[in-house]
Amino acid sequence: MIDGRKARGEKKRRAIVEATLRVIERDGVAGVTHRSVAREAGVPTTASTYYFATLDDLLIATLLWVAEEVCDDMLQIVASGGTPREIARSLARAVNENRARTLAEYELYLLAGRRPELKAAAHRWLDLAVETARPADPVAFRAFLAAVDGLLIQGLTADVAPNEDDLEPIVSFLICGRDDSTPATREQ
Amino acid sequence: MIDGRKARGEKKRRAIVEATLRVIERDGVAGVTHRSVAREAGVPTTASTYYFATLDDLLIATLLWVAEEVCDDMLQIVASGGTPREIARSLARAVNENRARTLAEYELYLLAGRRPELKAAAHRWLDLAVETARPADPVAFRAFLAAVDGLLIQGLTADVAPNEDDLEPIVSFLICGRDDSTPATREQ
DNA sequence: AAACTTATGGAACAATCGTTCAAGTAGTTC
DNA sequence: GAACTACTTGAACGATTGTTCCATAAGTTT
Repeated sequence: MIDGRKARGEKKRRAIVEATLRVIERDGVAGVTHRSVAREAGVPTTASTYYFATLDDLLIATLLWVAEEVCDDMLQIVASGGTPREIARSLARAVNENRARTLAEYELYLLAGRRPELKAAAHRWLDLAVETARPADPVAFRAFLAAVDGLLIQGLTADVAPNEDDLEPIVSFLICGRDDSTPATREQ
Repeated sequence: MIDGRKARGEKKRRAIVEATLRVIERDGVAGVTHRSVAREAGVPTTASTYYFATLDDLLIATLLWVAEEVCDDMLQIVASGGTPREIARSLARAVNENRARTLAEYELYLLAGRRPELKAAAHRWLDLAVETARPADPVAFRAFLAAVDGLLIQGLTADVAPNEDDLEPIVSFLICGRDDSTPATREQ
């Protein structure tokens, strides 16, 4: 029979990872300690050390989980049409309503820069995007994917975060080629 | 007369900031402590606390300094022609020879996401780029600038970092429009 | 040379950290 | 129910941390 203890253990492990993400959203990766995470999860400190032998293991597990979620989100955007407007809306949400979450994602993203074993997970969404979109022009698509990262990171550090309307023309340009936005005003 | 003490003080202050950047390159922002920085700079710990009342001040000073350097580098690339090939070469250098430095820059970059007072410095290179390039198509230029950030961050976390030849077609597409690379093979 | 400002650096503080340990509970297998 | 395994948790360890303090040195001004 299935060991009910292990099942509950997995649940707790997952709860600790989710608490870690909340801590990163609030205080950044720098704020992650066994104690702060355990407090956030409402478990004793030793619960964190039991499931994650080292602090690094905890951060790694969090990155792996977040990377999966990013992939899911990405696929959902593609599934919902993938029009420039849809994409611009998602990006705008990422740097406004979901700002803290996106910031956390990028802090974890950079972690992969220093741990080779995390690179595959961090880049999974890129591979998945290529697989799913099957772009006619791979070069243009790579440029688009790069711009997505850039728009997000620049949006996070902007004085005022861009909204859907700010982003739409740029996304549109990247997908449809030449800038055909603002059709109301004529070239002067 | 000029106070020679203050002059030497400024020099030491600068040396500590430079040491901080080296620590970040080696161990990440997480590795920055008054002690580690002082050790790197070859000064007593209290020298770091004397010039920077708090650790945060030290990181802020480091970001401000790095941001200036990024602007200088960017202007130099523009000045050296700003052709797709030149730009691709600079990007390739950033994720290969200068990998550690670029990683450090992005860790500091993200810091601005949590400190509003740093946003202006972090975005200065963007404003400067627009000022300098005076692009005919601002939307396309914004897309290009976003892609630069994305290419770098993706290059830093890639399994094997892209080289000049990998990046050139993408940069070319972003600047010249439609993909006109690989002219040797015909569309099948 | 006296009065001042600035820089220097060793010692020490309380706080927090990662991690270990050991004793205990509860669920599973036989 | 005995043996085994998985989880739980408080207490504690040594190490490191940011920061303060203070006595001193060195440079500047008057």
